[in-house]
Amino acid sequence: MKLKEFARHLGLSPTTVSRALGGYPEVNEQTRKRVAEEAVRLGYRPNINAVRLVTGRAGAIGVVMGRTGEFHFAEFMSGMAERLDGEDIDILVSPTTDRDSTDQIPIYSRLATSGRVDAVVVHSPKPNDERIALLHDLGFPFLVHGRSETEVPHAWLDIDNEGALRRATSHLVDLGHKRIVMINGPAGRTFSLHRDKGYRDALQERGIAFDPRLVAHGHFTDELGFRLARSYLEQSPRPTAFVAGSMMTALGVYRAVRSRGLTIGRDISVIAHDDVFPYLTPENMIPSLSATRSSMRSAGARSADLVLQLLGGRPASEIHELWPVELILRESTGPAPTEAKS
Amino acid sequence: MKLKEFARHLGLSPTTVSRALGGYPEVNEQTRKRVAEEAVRLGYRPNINAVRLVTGRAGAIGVVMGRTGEFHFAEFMSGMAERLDGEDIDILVSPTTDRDSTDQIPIYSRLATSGRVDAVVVHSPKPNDERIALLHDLGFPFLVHGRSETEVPHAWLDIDNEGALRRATSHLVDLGHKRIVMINGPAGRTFSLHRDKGYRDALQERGIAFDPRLVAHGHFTDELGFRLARSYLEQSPRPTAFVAGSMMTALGVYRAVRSRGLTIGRDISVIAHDDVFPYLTPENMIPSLSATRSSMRSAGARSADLVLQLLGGRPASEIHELWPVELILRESTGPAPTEAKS
DNA sequence: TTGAAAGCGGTACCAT
DNA sequence: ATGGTACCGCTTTCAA
Repeated sequence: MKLKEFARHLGLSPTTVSRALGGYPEVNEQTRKRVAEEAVRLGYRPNINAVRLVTGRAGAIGVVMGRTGEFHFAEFMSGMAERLDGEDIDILVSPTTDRDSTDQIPIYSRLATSGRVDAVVVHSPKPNDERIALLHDLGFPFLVHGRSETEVPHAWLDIDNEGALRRATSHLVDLGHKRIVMINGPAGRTFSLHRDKGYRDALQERGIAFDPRLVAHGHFTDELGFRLARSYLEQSPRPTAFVAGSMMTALGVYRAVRSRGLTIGRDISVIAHDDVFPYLTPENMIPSLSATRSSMRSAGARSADLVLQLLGGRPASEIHELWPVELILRESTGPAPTEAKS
Repeated sequence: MKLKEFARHLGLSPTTVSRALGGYPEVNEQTRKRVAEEAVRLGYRPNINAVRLVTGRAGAIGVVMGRTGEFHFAEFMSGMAERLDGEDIDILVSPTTDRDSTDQIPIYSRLATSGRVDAVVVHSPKPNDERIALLHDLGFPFLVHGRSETEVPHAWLDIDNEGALRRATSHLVDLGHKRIVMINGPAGRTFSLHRDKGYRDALQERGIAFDPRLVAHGHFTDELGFRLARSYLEQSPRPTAFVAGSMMTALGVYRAVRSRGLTIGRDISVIAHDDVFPYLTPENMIPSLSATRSSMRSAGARSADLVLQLLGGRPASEIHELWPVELILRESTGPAPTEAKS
């Protein structure tokens, strides 16, 4: 059913029908009501592509999904979906097999110029992220999830990774730990750098020398957590505490500790960052896992919200949101053992 | 830059330019080359929404993302993205907060009639799934990931859940296990039913009475695995083996077994279904986890491929793909203990 | 308050 | 091999 046909049914002009459905004020209330009812009854829905062509709006927000099906990503998107439910705005996932943000430039470029989306969300930026520069140059609306150090004004939403790591690390130091390993995210990403900084600052504030060998970078996998923790635990003197970048990493660390016959919360303390997944929770681990926590889903929901504001005309330079991160202490952290023997 | 303008630059008509770019055969090879080069140089790209309007194609495949950010889902989508990379076809994620497939009917209906996508993928169908009936009635192209028992002809891709569970269960029985718990997926989904059947058939073939109390249904979370396993392990006589529906479930089961002071692979055997996640692998667990395996990412990639075929004109009734599932034995399975004492 | 008609930016039919 | 032009289905001036 097309507008013209539908309008004829009603004995009205396409113009009036369009206005009635579009909520324009100049339409008679009676008329509007009748149009709305008939639209439902006859199942008339405007052709979205015609609307898009004429209005220039796409009705979708773009995200780029890399090769790795990051579990964080799904949770974030699910949060976006939650917020966008009922808004008549979709999420467009643009495929790419490229992983590095530099390689993804063409994707973002295409996305921004193709008219398929009204805005995009940029993930895990680097301090000087090419994607941000590109989108800014194109004058295309975007929101960064995470932060960068670029001069380019842009909207962003981030969590306080630095504060999170500072608190986690400080807490461990206060418990007497001196050799604290940090298994961080991929090198080069701003969030990893922020975590590095929080970790180092905490050590420095408490007069503990920073040992670069105790910091490792990599993807958030169970395997990496395991392998790294195993190898750290073989060193002498061995570390007494681990800060893990993700729940998956923590799983690996837990296993490594146990496989060495050590006890978590007594011989080895562990704190991880928890993005709050419905399927894997720190309180259920044994022993329950102390964690810095921030909901990835909420971040997704709020991001969608901010993008909507951006599209509504709010200046990007006004949209900066830094979320605090809680530190939740559970059983995996305890006083440093008086003397660690390997 | 619009077509008209671009054509003027080249001293050609919009028609010829459109044809040259669209790859139509009747264009002079020289002309085509020149057009292609200039398009790149001048950065001309056809307005996608105009193309969509005139061709009636949307250039996107739809998926509906429920409230739960299922980790499986991300992996599946990532596989789709992999296959669609370079195809100029996007994935459109339609938000919904509704979980039940019946509640999702309006979403699918909207998606199918809105012109935003050319086809949709239906996930985790029930034996008699309303979504399939709806899409068929609408004459809208779709692929089912999973199976249903409806009479309605439709394209589908599924893994052999029944065979997987039959083999897993049979193997356990052959090892002498008699009380085998199955922690299955949500009740009512075809895949859960298939797994139930595989489990029951295996028991029956080997003359072991089916005990409905040993089967539980629910979502694939670590917590559920833990809680259920804990409670089963308190029973007397207690089970000697678990079949877990997912890796997350298996994590919970592992913890529960250990928390009871029992040893996996000796006191208790465990087999789980592994969808192959980059961040959590059965071979890294301790003890390494025996598993039925099928890559969710591959399924996503192949699904995208099949949707493309469907859109290319291949009849839906021809597209049926059932993937075998491997059983990979590792250390978590062993002979049943001669006498289980609680 | 309602309607007529000019686009939005392409594609594809029909000529040439 | 190339060009003219009638749509695709809707929104939005401009006029009434």
